[in-house]
Amino acid sequence: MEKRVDKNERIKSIEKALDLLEFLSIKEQETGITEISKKLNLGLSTVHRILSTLKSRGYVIQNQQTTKYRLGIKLFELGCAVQSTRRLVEITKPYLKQLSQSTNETANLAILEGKEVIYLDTIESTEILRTEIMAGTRTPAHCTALGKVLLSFISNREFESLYKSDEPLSSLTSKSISSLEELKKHLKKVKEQGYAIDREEYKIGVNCIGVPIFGRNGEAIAAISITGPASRFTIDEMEKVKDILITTSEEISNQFLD
Amino acid sequence: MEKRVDKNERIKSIEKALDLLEFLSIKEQETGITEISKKLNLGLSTVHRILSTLKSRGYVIQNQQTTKYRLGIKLFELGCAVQSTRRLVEITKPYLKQLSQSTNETANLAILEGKEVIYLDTIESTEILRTEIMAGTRTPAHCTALGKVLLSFISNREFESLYKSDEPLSSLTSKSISSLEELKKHLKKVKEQGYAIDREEYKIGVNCIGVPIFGRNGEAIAAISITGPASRFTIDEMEKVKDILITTSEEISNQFLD
DNA sequence: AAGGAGTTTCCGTATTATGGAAAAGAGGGT
DNA sequence: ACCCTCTTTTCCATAATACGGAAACTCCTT
Repeated sequence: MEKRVDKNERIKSIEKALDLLEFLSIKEQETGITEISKKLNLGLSTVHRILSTLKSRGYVIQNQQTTKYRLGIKLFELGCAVQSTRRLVEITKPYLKQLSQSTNETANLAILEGKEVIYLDTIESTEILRTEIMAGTRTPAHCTALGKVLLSFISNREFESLYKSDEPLSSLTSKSISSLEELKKHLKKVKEQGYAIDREEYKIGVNCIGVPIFGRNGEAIAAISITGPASRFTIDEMEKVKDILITTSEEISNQFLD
Repeated sequence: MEKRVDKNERIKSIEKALDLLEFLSIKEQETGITEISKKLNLGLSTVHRILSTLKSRGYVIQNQQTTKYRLGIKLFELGCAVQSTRRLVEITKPYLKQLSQSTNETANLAILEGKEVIYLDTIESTEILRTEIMAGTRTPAHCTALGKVLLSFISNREFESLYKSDEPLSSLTSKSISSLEELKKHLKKVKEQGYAIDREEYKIGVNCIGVPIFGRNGEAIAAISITGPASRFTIDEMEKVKDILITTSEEISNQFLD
């Protein structure tokens, strides 16, 4: 189905440029040409030329003092322009605000990509002790409420192709689901009840409950959740919040019908 | 000073790819290869190859139904990873939240790029009638409080190089500053008082007051503002808010000293 | 002042991106 | 069901251009 793009139907210099951007994105600090050249196995002049190109367009910035490079604002702008996420965020934001306000905890919006979840938006709790997740963050799907609820609604075939049985599941905490069998059983339950709960599976001390948002043709296009410190946002609290969350998700889903 | 990157020190296929991404970003709808090919004056196969490359990396998504293209989530991710804005947003967010809460209006963070302002973050008012600006938005600097306050702190030389006297200022509303002379005079005042006010210069019915945030070496690296409907957020209200804003900005600026 | 570690520039060569055209699909209308 | 049109995809020979190596340069350190 998903036919992989033929290798020689791709432009190598563009791929190198993307490699470079992605390399800079995971680097926290500014980086010099030599280091990039070594890490990406590219010639010095090649790296220099790519960076010059990206720099002239604002995709990277060169620190005049150190001559080292980092990502530029242009990328931020482009990222904000991605329509699919924009639409989702615009529609969902008011509901997230309301959820966050009424529960006094942090509310999140995320989508599934592969075996990972990408956070699109968060409204943080105003409490001093609160959970914070940056938009754009990726986390393994199987250890978050958002991820589990999204996984539970994909087709079996899709699930199988994502999780080959030979690849072990990463365990972020001692409470993370660690076997594929366990995950499957759990997802079945999640799908039945229509929501997922994460009790310190992603991070010790953090609980979360998530529900799906459905698109026009009935498949889960995104999910919303409420996260909080396990000490305050207990299983009882999550149960209390459950119905509000489900109602909100239905209201949001209705907006995607037109 | 700013030596322009030599034209043949840039890789053309990368530039084409960037052209394409930027083209898709201003297009609201999905776009086909033929249209892109015409608009960008590139061969069909070239466009196809570039899109294949970008698609294989998640930078664009092809709608299976229509075979048309749009930007992909990967760009959103990369955009979120831009360190310079991340740092600014992380540090500023709590203050913006507080400002928004205490004034019940929308609070914004933005930076200057060229003659334009780019919004990095907003905390929206909870009022039903409120002003909303999406992060990533670009607006002409000379008609917003944020822009004016940032312009007022750049060097004269820099200002002159931005505003050639032959290019007229765009007027977004009838109240926008429309002549360079007027702008210069105004900016002088803004710099003296340390804040800028925009009374429906950007949009009729919208008022705004902004103050700068200073970096380690004393230049304005960003600005924060409070916006509201002119009917409620009157000049008197802005005056009242002024001191809180200035205090907040000083607190934020202090965080950039380390 | 000299050495070192980085960046930037230059150049000939080999790779590779290119556009044109043909092939393959995808509707739409008769 | 067929044809016709519009669009995307694939293929190919050629011209363009991205490439790496090395020299030139810059700045910092000793």
